[in-house]
Amino acid sequence: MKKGLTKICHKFFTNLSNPTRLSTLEMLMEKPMSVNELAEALGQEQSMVSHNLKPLLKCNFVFIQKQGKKTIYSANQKTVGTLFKAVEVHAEKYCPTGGKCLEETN
Amino acid sequence: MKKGLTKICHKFFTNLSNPTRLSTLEMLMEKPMSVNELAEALGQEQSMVSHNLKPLLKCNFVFIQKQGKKTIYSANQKTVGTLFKAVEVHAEKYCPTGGKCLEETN
DNA sequence: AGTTTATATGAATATTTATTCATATGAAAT
DNA sequence: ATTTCATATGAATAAATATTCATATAAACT
Repeated sequence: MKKGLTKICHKFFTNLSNPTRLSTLEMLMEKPMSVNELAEALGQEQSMVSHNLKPLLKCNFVFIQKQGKKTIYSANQKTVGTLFKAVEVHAEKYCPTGGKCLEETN
Repeated sequence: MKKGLTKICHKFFTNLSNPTRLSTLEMLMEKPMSVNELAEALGQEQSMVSHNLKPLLKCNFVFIQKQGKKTIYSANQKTVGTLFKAVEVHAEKYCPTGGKCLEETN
């Protein structure tokens, strides 16, 4: 690993270690959406979605595009796709129980 | 993304969203090490290293192998390598300042 | 069996991160 | 220029995670 990347990795993964942000990315991988559309689709408050979009945007996991008064967010397909795929591959081999191994106890 | 993977992703990335664990993985990508060797290399207390190795082991980011009274930890080269590479590729394009964009302010 | 060495664990505290609610900003429509 | 709609922000509180220190376990050596 290239030196100095640890710090970036940390921000990077911290960014992804949140259910709201993960669901947001999952949604945006399907199609671009406005903040309110996301809030509705996720069943979350608009302010919470906004708060969570901010770090995703900062790390370029998502992009924005203004459309009148709306702000349309879209996913960075390449990066997010690669990461989700990596998890999928790992999970297939190491989490055959679908994550039961990760349960609270033990 | 396959459904049900969100939960796994969460555990997965949460696991990686910690500087001690990232440094640990970085070390172990170089070569297998015992807990005390890691503790020394990282300049951290043994108990802290142990605490942090636990979740890494649980998610199979690292493997163990007993050698007498030592426990040798090694990295899951494939998974960890893929992930670090993904960050590297993303960072090269989107973090040309080496992460300055991720600084506290703004 | 008792001692040493290596690692793991528990529980308390400290730190970080998320969530909520109230409100600000700012663009478009009237 | 005022109102409405869409989003962002700040600050307080709540919740999750990390860190430390003391101690337990357990294998190997005497």
